Amino acid sequence: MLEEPRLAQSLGPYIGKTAKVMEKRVNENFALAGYEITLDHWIVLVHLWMDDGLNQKTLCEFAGRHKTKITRTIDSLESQSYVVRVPDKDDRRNKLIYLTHKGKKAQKELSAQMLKTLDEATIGIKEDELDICKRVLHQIFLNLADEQHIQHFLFNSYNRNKKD
Amino acid sequence: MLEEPRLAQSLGPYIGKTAKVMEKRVNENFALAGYEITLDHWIVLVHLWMDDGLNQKTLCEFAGRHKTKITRTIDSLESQSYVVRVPDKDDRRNKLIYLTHKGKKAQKELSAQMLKTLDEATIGIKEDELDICKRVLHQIFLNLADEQHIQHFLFNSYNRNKKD
DNA sequence: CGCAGTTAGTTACAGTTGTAACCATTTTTG
DNA sequence: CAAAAATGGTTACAACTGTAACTAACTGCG
Repeated sequence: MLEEPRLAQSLGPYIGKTAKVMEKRVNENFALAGYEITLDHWIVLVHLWMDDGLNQKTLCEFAGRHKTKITRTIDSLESQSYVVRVPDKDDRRNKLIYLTHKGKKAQKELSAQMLKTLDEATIGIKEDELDICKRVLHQIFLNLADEQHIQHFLFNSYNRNKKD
Repeated sequence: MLEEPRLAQSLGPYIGKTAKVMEKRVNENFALAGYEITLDHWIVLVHLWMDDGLNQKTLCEFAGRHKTKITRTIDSLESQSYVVRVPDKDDRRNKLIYLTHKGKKAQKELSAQMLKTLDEATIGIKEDELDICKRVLHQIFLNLADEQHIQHFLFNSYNRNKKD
């Protein structure tokens, strides 16, 4: 009997709800700024802005999303002319994703919108508490994601941007 | 240029990924224990274990889920005989949700499975850091959810179980 | 070389979700 | 007290998602 109130307020229910309102607000802010861009689109774009010409597999790992979802996200980005798929000459299974001019140009405004959303989300939260929260979420992800899925992510994504 | 690595590791992308693996593991553990119960089912049940006979509206607020989703979740719980819908005599629009014997009996095992999942998720995370993380997530939820949606939640749900 | 096993990416399909329209009941208010 | 507005809940529909099956290309071992 006694443990249910604790469980009801535990991470299980909490993360999901919060993730959802967060995603919703991100998408709203992009839409208000005149973009047909969602959080999923943005996650792909942000990695390309840092490192153009990644293949879809790598984007899957960085984004922590399933390959079918990345396929569809890139379909959408490509149809909106933010990126193009270029078959890799060295391994023709790979499709390398390159930003178009439009894709590069959108960086400034979309990043600004993401920052704005993060500001809205973190009103009244101390910097160091936010850092702890992110570290905890990352650790949970590592604890629960299956090994295979993690490897690449661990060594490439997180270390690469450790300073955050 | 400089801010993208920070943004890529910000809460936006993080919460969603972590919420997903968390939900997946919860569902797996329920399934392994022989239950056709998902996180969404459990969230409804946990509030009923604390306070039987809530109506769907209240469950929506506590669960932070849309009313159509609650309708379907309760459809499923009812078809599995964990709960029954009882029209409210005082206001016949309301349907009060009551646990069946089966629903009450499942509490012990399902709570144990949820605890197990939380343990798996939080390996290597200090208690106080976890508390900070939960508080941050809760604050973000409050910052972003629309007023109306929050009111009830604020006064009933969170305060009710503040000690967590 | 050649065939078995992998791998990157796509497609098909079934299940889930969210929005909006809806019904029934209650509340408001003119 | 009747009509209009609001509320709890359901349903219909279109969009999205994940799983599995698929294609095309590469790798490795005989």
